[in-house]
This record gives sequence, structure tokens and C-alpha cells, in this order.
Amino acid sequence: MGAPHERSDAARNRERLLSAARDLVAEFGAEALTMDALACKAHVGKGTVFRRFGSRAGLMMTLLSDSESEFQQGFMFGPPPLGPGAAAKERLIAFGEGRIYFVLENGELLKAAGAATRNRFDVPATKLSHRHMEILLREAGIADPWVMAMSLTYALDPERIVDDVRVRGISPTRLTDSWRELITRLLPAA
Amino acid sequence: MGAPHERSDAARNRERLLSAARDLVAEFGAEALTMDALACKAHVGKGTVFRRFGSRAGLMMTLLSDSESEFQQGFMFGPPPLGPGAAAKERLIAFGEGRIYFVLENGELLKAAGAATRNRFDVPATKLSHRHMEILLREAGIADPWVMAMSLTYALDPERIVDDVRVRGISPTRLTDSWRELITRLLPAA
DNA sequence: ATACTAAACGGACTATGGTCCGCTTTCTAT
DNA sequence: ATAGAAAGCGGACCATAGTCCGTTTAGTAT
Repeated sequence: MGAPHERSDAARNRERLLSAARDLVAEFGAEALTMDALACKAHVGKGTVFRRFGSRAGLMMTLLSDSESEFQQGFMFGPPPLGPGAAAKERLIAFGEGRIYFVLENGELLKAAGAATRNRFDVPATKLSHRHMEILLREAGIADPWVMAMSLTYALDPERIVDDVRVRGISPTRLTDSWRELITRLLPAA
Repeated sequence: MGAPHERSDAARNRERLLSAARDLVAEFGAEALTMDALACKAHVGKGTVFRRFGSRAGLMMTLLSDSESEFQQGFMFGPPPLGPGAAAKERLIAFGEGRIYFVLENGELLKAAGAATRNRFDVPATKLSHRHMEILLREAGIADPWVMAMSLTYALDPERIVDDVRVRGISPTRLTDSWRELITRLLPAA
């Protein structure tokens, strides 16, 4: 990405690693991916894996980045009600619904990305989500949008959503309905 | 606690372990406590530590149980507005405030207890909090109290509260104010 | 083509939570 | 007091994330 050329061996190894990681996730799931197995499958030393991605969480974030930036495009530049053009309340409702389905599709990766991080707020996508909600909440007249956005961020925590649906048997619809009720009550009627 | 006598050696070791654990937490903090160090300090085998507490999370929960049950007493049997006697809205506000201060006092232990568990909802105290809020939300006419209580549970996540205050520099007052705003808007005016 | 340098490499090593299982101790029934 | 059974014990062992550092290699300047 930066100016200084990436060495050819580095580029080759990155491709190998990414490809091997995708294979392993596809076959055994993100939970089961170990850094040793990845290094081995990619025919690369363990040190190389960690230099490239920093940590297991970093690897998961890299793996996520495609679908993630697609979702981000949606709420930042896409059509209303998710994108700009609708009222803050409608956008927040759409955002939460979108996020819930996004998490249910990429749940394993997201959980794995958040788990290894000291505070899960370090996940860049989470920061961006928070900022987005903060702006909408400010627009809607919430007194302390930053803190309120944090409450909502945790309410949409990947672990929470995935476990509600997969462990505790709550249907996605119940989650989105409840989110709608939460936002509807939270924000003053239009 | 059940009928069958606890063997005297088991009882002795439990005391040793608890005492050693409290010492270690007091001196180095809960984060820094390792199971090996605990076993060593208590002059006990590592297997004994795990048989007694099951896991690191289990140990932390045991360490918490005193202050925890005190807080639980407060919201279940204590005086209003925290305890029974006040309106659901007031009780929820008081509950959140109490929980925030409780977490700030026992944050390390709580984080450690939640971290090692598969889903942090496994922490018994968390389950109880959830149930308490569920009941109050039902009383206040929320459509899906179980799910809404889960959203609020995550909004009060120990990791969130501790990191907001200690890492992101948010004052406890801002947290409680925002919680009050959240509940006030969420629940219909009395 | 050669020599040089900075980047990249790899895998042994560490830290730590958790498991396993053969040995020891306590309790109880006789 | 003795023997047998059940509970408890301990520490070697395993899995896995992450670090360290001596060695190799790709690019570059001459």
C-alpha cells in the first residue's frame, strides 16, 4: 500500500497465507483455525504469519475486510434508509438491522477478531460503526451521543448476536424487532 | 454444600487456595494472576486448582461472590428505588447506576470472569442481572423484555464500562447520566 | 557481475490455560 | 484395628498464541 516496494517473496507469502486461511476457514470454520496449522498449510514459518498479520485478530480482520467494506459502503454512501437521505431514526433502525444480518453471516470471523483483541473496540470496523451511530444520535438530539453510541455498539456485539441466535435460539427477526423498538423509543418522534 | 461430607484435606486446600488467590490479586491485580502461580503459592498441585474451581473464570467468580451477592441483595430485597417498591423505570435507572459503580469497583475480577467463559452470559451474576431487568422491562410494557434485557445487559458489559472509564477516559458520571437518558426514553412516561 | 543492506524468513522457545491419570489420603463399615 | 472404596491430589503433559534472533534473500548501487 505504501510507497516502498513490497518484496516479491513477501507478496508471494501473503497470497499463500490468505489463500490457505480462506481454505481452512471454509473447511473447518474460523474458530478452529490455528496459527500453526495456517503456517504449515501455507508452507511458511510461523514468524512470517505473525509479521504479516500481527495477531490472530489481525488475520481475522484481514479476512473480513471485503464483506466489511461492502457493508460500510452501504451505510455511508448507499441509498436510504441505510445511507444518507433518510431521517436519523430510520437510518439507525436500518443500520442495526443490517448489522445484525451482517454479523450473522460473518459471525465466526467477527467473534474471533474481537476475542483476541485487548478491548474489542480496537476492531476498526467497530470504531467506524460507533462513529456512524454517534453522528446519527447527535442529529437526533441525544445528549451524549458518544456514550449512547457505545451502549448501542455493545448491544450489537457480535458475540451477543451470534449467541442469541445460535446458542439461545432467538430468531433474527426477534432481534431486529427489538432493535426497532429500542430505537423507536429512544429517539423523539419525527 | 450438599450432604456428603467434604473431606478435611479438600477443605484445607480450598482455604489455602482462596487465601493465596486473594493475596495475589491484592498484590498484582486479577489480570496478572496465573493458575500456575496460584498453585505454587498455595503449595498445591495445579490439578487441585482446576478441580476446585473448574477454570480461571470459575475462580474469579468465587472471588467475586461476596461483593456480588451483596449487590444482588440490594436490588432484590433492599430499599427503593433499587429494591422493590419503586416504579420499574426508577428501579432500572438505579440498577444501572449501581451496576456501573459495582463494575468499577470489581472490574478486573469481572473482566477476568467473563473473558475465559465461552459466552460471558455464563457468568451466573450476569444471568441474574438479565432476569432482573427482564422482569422490570416486562412490567414497563416492553414488547420483548427478554431480548431488550439482553441489549441492556451488553450495554452494561464490564469490559465496556471499565474500558470507557479507564482507557477512553469517560467519567462514571457521564455513564450514569447516559444510562438514565437511555432508560428514561425507553420507558413510557409514568 | 559483485557486494551490500534492509527486509523477510523460519522455527525453536516461552507463557499459560487446561487435561489426564497413577498415586495417596480420608472416611466408613466391619 | 483393618480393609476397601471413593474422593482428592499433583505434576507431567498438551494445545495454542505470541516472541526472538540467527540466517537467507530480494533489491540496489557500483
